[in-house]
Amino acid sequence: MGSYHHGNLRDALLKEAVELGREGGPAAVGIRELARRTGVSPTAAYRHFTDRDDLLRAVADVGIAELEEYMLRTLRRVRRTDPAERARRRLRAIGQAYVEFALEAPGLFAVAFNAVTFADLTAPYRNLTDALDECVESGFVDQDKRRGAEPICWAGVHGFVMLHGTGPLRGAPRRERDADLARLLDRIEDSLRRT
Amino acid sequence: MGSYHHGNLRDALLKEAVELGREGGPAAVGIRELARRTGVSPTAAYRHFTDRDDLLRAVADVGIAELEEYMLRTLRRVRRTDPAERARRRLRAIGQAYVEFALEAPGLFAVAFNAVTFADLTAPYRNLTDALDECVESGFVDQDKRRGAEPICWAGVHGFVMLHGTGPLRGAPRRERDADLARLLDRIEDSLRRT
DNA sequence: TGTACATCAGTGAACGCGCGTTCACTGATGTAC
DNA sequence: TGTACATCAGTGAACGCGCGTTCACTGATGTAC
Repeated sequence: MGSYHHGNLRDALLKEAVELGREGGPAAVGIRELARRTGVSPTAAYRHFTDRDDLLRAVADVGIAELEEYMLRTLRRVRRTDPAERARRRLRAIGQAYVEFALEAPGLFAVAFNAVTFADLTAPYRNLTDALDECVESGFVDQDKRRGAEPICWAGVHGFVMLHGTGPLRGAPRRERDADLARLLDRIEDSLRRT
Repeated sequence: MGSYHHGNLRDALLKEAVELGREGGPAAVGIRELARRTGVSPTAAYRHFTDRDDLLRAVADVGIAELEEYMLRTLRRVRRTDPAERARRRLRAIGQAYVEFALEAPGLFAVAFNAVTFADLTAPYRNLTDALDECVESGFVDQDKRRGAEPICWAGVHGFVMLHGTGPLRGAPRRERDADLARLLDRIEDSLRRT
């Protein structure tokens, strides 16, 4: 019998906590507000999470999983063409997915990014590494420029997210933002391209 | 007589608030803690700042001014050579300065970045624009790639700061971080370079 | 099948904390005549 | 030069708020015999 009082309270709490994070970022994820929303006493939450930090970590894990899922979905949409072109498109898809996810779910993204260590990002990071490898193998990307390329690509898209998400470029119209992103991805490709 | 009780309390408060921001970012900048540190009642602060937000804005302004100052100092160190090389070095200096400042004073940088709108960044942004123009004029940067180059450069260095500052790459040894930054600036140059 | 008991997931009240902000006030300074 | 008065920059107490966390408890469920 998996059910008692609320049924799976842990699941209900986590789901609601993710919603809180989505709405207001890390600061909005609190035990008391969570309990209120779930219709349960604050103490009840302590049966399922050791403290607020534990809760934040759990929300962050959900965020990372969702990002990974979104990346894979985007990656799957890349059509088969010649290897170099396919590699290029896959690299681009990853950047695009990262930015789109972060801008669609800024709060959740912020929770994930704040709570996280490098080790927690193995899955999404792996996508990037694989894509870059594919770019080299197919001859699209220069061997020499491959070294240390991950943090560079990452920095580019992450910075974009910061500037356009809650940062100083947050006011920019959607059209401009999209054009900006397209140019950013163009330049990233240029920077790695074999000449 | 510029002095009364504490002398220029506003200056003393602002100075201390900047210190608070430096130590703990936006969350650490609070009226009560500020008053405590300055040795004055919380109410006194309200004679000089309308509310906490006003205080944060003032701290942010100091942060921006310091960043600008640091950029100009770095820019001044660029030696005279042929125009294209000089332009390249100046562009690079700006990126380097941005990152160094942000990593040396992460709290203050965070306050500035959070409180700020695009209009407040006119001065530092102008440095970037000028440097890019110089790069085009001297033939180092491609005309076509000049369009929309500012947000791209900015995104790159800003993302770098986020990843290495409080983000998932925060643990990286200094050496690696420096090498990463050098590579990032290399790739930014490559991405804009006339081919 | 029935019963005693352990366990487990909740409740409700209370703790202490620090925060931003407001209030009525005081006492030093500057100013008009 | 002296004096009445306005102003100005402080004080200290209090407000209400929401937070994380702990405590002793209760009542439903699962389990051993």
